[in-house]
Amino acid sequence: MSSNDDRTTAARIRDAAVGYVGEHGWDRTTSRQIAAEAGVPVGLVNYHFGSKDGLRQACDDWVIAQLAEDKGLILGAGPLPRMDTYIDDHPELRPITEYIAQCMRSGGQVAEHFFERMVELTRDMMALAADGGTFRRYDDPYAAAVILVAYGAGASLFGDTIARLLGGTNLLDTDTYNRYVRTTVEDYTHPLIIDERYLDALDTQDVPPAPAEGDFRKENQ
Amino acid sequence: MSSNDDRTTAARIRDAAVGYVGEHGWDRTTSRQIAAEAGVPVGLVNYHFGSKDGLRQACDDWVIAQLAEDKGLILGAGPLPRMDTYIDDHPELRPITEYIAQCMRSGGQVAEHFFERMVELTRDMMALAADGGTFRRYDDPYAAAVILVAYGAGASLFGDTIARLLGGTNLLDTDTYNRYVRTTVEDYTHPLIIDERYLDALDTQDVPPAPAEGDFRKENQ
DNA sequence: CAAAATGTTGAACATGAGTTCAAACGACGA
DNA sequence: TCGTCGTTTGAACTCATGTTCAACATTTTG
Repeated sequence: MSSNDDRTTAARIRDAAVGYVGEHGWDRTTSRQIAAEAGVPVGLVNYHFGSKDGLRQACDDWVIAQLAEDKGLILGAGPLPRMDTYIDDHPELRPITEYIAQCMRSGGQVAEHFFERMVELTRDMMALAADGGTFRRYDDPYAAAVILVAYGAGASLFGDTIARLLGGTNLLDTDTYNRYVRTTVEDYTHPLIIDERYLDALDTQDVPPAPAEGDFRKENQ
Repeated sequence: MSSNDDRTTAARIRDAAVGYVGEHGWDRTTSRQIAAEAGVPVGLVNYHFGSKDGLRQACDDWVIAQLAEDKGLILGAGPLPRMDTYIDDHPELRPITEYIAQCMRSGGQVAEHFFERMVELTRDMMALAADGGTFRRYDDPYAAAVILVAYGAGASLFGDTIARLLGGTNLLDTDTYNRYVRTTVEDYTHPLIIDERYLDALDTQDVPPAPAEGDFRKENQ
């Protein structure tokens, strides 16, 4: 065991797994890579966790426990890249956020759990902001929070692609970031749909065509 | 070889791969599973495509070619579940849309290509809708399209989770779907942020806190 | 201190997956 | 009919991976 490390061997293996999986995802991670990362022989992984699945379960449980413990973490792992400033102040949390990001891609209980926590938090914050007169109050606040979280997850998962199309290499580069935030805030401040009849139609009759991203039928021109 | 199938063997292997990968993803797909799906022995896969990577490249190229060929496909594979009606009318396209969905999770050139095409189409449709007076005209239409596509991708990737949190099992169930569409249209018709100072601040000084999903600092209460 | 329990090591094993290959098959032209 | 070339077949090979295990080391317990 290395000198300055008061973690137990099992904890070091778990941390190594979270870190490596955060970079490559579970499907591309082998027991030997995790063992090497932790500086232990392969056999120890199964001694402490029974199997690779056991290790995954332990990692999932631990990450979920961290989510419950540290309220800031769920913000730091959240969709808006600006939240990385929180992670910058708490670098020890970065592996967890990356692990969560991997889970959001491949699904599973961590993804579900994180999504749900994110929805709760978003709903509460929207309610607060509505109390303060900054946010609008939705007819269905919970559904609004769910959709907002899904949108944010999309922005987060495709952060690199967004940055590239916006002319940068990293969404946190100043120019790229400003362009992104400017449009995002504009998006949430001024309505995309200026023809109220779409919403009215939903309240009166059954589902009409809903104009939204990537699809629009010019019926009312 | 089965009787009524005028596809070449290579085409049948490719189609089998697209179909199987669409269900399970490349990481969880083996050459033997693809061969079994296509009803051919394993050796034929590498005879026709050189390697598993070669097959993947062929699948990617083919899917991208389909995207260029069939304009409706990019709508059918798009984020809004309502678009599945298009796929219902063209069931032969469903495997492609599911293949694309898998690629959106794991990244790669198909994901990038699809995202870009989606942005182009969204930008054009937003321009059309703006001409028709239905959509607002953005200061930065391209960035708006990029962000809208990312949002839509999030809604698409987390469709099952959204449905579950909205009380259903499938986003296309009438009740769940109505709740989803109602909130989505409301989202795009009425602004979330009703305090214009956030947007104003962006236009005058450097980046202020941007209130959005999952994060809000009560500064202006 | 002795013994037992716990932790650690590295090699060996079994399985599964990608790949290779020699032989068989079938269509087509000489 | 024969030979050739492009396919097809199924087995064998190689390597990586998850797992097991017997031996060794360390810590805890009586």
